[in-house]
Amino acid sequence: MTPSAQSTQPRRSDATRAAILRAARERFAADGYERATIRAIAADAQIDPSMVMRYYGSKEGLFAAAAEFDLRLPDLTSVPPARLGEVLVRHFLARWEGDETLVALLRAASTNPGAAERMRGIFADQLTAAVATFGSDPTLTARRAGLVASQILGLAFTRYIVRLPPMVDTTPDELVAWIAPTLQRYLTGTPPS
Amino acid sequence: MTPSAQSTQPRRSDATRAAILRAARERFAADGYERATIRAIAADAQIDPSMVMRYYGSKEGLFAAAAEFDLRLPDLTSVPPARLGEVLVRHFLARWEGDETLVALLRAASTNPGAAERMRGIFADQLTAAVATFGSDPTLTARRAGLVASQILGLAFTRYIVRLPPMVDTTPDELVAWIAPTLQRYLTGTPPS
DNA sequence: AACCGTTGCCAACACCTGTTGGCAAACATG
DNA sequence: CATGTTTGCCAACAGGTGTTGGCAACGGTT
Repeated sequence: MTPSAQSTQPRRSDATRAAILRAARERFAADGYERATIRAIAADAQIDPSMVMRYYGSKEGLFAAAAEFDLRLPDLTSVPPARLGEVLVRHFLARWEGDETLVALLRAASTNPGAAERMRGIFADQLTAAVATFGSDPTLTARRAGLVASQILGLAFTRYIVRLPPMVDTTPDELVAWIAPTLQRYLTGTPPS
Repeated sequence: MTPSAQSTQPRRSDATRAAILRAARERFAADGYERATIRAIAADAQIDPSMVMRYYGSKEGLFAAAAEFDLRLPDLTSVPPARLGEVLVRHFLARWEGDETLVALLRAASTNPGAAERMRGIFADQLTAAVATFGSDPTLTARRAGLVASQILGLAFTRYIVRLPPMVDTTPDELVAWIAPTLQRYLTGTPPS
């Protein structure tokens, strides 16, 4: 190991690591877990397949590194309660349009148990935590978060994966206008009897 | 070919064909398109893998036969307009709980272009047609159908694929109570400005 | 200079994939 | 009985998969 600083010293291979990660995200997003081969990812990164193994241990390890995802949810307590739905839809759409990590995770979660587990963790932890900032009943909170996840993931699934024409052609603003009231009710609506 | 009736004569291999189809649906639903191997399907059906090829031509042909799916949507004109959402959610939940074909299609659509195309067709044709029975503007009709599909597929995705705990634990009746108003608004609500 | 850890590539392993052709038994028909 | 078709299995092919070990070139340190 380098004698001076241990962690702050940038390694020469960091560029390679980053190139692999970028290619991996692209391939996982485009093809899903099983069809995205290590050889193809390595070719995209212009590197030997064995390097992927050395730096990430295995295909699962590579995916784990490539599919790290933070929803980056804003602090919901500083949002006017009546606009929660609108803020959330807009945030998610913006968060996804420029980052293919979520698409990769979504595609992989359909067939790869580990990816599904990770997706469960993301929405159970991050989204439930954000929803829990208001409301006290944990069961109801979890249910609200689940319902929000169902509409949000359904939006992503139909727009980015299946590419249903009406969901692809509609502008983000129009989608927000339609879907915001749904999330608003899931978040703050009174539970049905 | 048999000299007598051409199509009505039941062939001796029909049982085998059906066994293959049943095993294929199970495997495709459980593992997705790429991880469901012909060898595994044949083993489940207790026959030789080559038989699958003879009867269905290829893996894609087998999937095409196994993933034939009819939403069986009821005639929406005979439903009280105010209860459209409730009827639809209840119908979809009931339609899926006992038939794994939709789950197979859902899993496969994430990674297989052909499956995605089929899913597009199902929701574009069957659902849009049902929605089109009321309302005349074709663009608006398509958009309403797309929005309904996004919530419906999001429900299926979170409940049957990712298995988000709150979406799995909630009873169908409670899900209907929460989600019906959403579909109701997507179907009959006035479009946002 | 000599030394040693790092970075990279090549070749290969063991395994699994969809798919094919041939051959034997079962069956139906003349 | 003889004939042709159907049903089934076995063995194999050609290609792709994740993964591994060894070996050459580079880089900084002493």
